[in-house]
Amino acid sequence: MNESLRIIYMGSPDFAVAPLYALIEAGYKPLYIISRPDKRKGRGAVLSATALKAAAQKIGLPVYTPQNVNEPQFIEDIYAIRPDLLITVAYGQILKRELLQIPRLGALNLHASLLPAYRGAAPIQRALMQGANLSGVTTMYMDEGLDTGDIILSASCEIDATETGGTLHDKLMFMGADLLCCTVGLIDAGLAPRRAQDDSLASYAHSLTAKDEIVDWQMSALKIHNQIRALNPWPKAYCLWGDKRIKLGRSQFGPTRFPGKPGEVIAIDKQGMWIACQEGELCLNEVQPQGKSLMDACAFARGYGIKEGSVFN
RNA sequence: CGCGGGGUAGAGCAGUUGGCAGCUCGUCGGGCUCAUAACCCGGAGGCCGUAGGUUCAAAUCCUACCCCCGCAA
Repeated sequence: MNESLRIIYMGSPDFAVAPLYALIEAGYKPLYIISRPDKRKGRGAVLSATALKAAAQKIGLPVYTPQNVNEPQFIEDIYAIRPDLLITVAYGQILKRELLQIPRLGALNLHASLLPAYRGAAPIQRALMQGANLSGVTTMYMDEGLDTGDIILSASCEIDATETGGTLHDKLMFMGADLLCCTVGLIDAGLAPRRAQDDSLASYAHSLTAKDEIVDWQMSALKIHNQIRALNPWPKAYCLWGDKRIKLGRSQFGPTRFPGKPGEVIAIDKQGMWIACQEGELCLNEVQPQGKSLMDACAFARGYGIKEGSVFN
């Protein structure tokens, strides 16, 4: 409706791209995009832009990539734009109060969880790792805390047993895109609700660390399965075969049928390799040895001479 | 010029003192069986990533290039 809303959109990864497109389609085209600076990434350490920056440049939107958005100079620049609305979607830096107070209609954030649960950096993966069966997206007015602001709207979705970090990411990204459009529409119309978060129900989804990727066979098969699917397709959980890192793709789990020490291969069939865990059995369907592409676990077993009785460290 | 692994049959791998291209699985045909993803017999399937070089002879040695992937950031 009102196409004259002056919007600044901030974000960085993939997750921020679909909501941007949706906003534009809904008639809320941002004036400026702000994203994190280019970083050296990947093989050969090539300098590369964030997904949002790349997408924005493609459609001709001006992009700024300040090292630190909270620099006084940058805050002045934002102020000069006189934005009505400031929107962040996985931007990756906490905004200071002075910045949040600039936009006339407020500063909002789209978050990939049902707040106040899973505040923080890795809500999607943490929810899956913990075996949650409900997730969702939330829009909120930002305050100085980490995802602690007043909630505007939220939408939930169920998580089934086959959900992975990748599928949930995509699902929430599109749900988030819709939710963000609704939210902006309501704000534009002056009808946006506002509800404080109940801090007693809050939980935090800390960023993933290298430690989160290592599989510990001393855990239950269910826990390991949740870890594997949460980190699939990225960064992927892994275990060690000798001194080689084996990334784990798809997996399934079941009750104990054969006895075995944790980490021991107890059966190999068409589905893959069944491995004994502290509790239950985990079946690896797809694995990726370091330096190789993703392959069926039975192919891996065949080519690497893995038999029943072989043990993963 | 960040570090490193790899490209051999449909899949996964072996194969460097250069000398007929192999294994497991799959696939196709046949057999056994009440039956089977089991077992037995037989077959098909390869430009050994590409181009050039050395050699009587190259998957193997030399040079350049293409492609895939792991780490680190």
